[in-house]
Amino acid sequence: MRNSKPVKVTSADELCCAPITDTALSVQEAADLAPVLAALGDPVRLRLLSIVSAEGEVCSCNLEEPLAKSQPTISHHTRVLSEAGLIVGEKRGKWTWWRVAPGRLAMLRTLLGGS
Amino acid sequence: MRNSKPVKVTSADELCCAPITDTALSVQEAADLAPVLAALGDPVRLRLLSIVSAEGEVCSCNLEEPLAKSQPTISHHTRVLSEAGLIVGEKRGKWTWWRVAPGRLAMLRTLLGGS
DNA sequence: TGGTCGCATCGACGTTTGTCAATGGGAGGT
DNA sequence: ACCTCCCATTGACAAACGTCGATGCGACCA
Repeated sequence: MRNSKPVKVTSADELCCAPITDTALSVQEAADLAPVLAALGDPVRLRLLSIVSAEGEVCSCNLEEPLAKSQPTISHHTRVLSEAGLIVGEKRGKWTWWRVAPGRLAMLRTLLGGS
Repeated sequence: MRNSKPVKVTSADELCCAPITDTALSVQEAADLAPVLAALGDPVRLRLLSIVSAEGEVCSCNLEEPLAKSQPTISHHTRVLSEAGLIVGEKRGKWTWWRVAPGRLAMLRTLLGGS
């Protein structure tokens, strides 16, 4: 897949994870984490992720309609989400299938502290 | 406080909360939630929140130094975070004290699904 | 009353972002 | 070989964003 390539994606757990309730984030940690949360800070991407998440596995061609955006725009958003390590794409035959990346959302939950 | 005023802040629990793992978000829900996550999508604000969160209560004047930003910039970021319902400010005497808003982070954790 | 201090607001700036039409490139089918 | 389909990339443009100097406003103190 030509898409996400420079993805030095700092695998799921490579990113810090001490809840922000406990200790303040370092400049480096914040710089690493912000893009992940920023990726979730767009309504289209939020819905895209929720569709993939609820559906389990979704083809790009099945996203264009529910999101009501052009094909390049969909491609742009899947790229942002995959570079944030939130979804992973697999090219099978003619279609690209997207799934939620394991661990990443859990990492965010831990970051947000609480129980 | 002159700050957060148009805060139709959709109180902590007013926002949807079905985990995205379960069902896809509606356009409305995504539009409501995205700004909250976008508020976390900036490294300065992430550190600001983590400082307030770890410290318990912080005066604006004590943020300027660790964040290494100008006073107007700090004011801008506290405003964004408070309009997102993530922190609340109380003006006591000459200073404004910031605390994490109860419930909001928990709501996000629920949204991100999982256990 | 006048002065100082903390913070919000304004105005301006360069940068980033979301969007789409147009184009390209690879995989399948005929 | 050709054509079709899916998707990535490019280029362009308006809107939104992060930043800071300058200014304003209210609260405290002398």
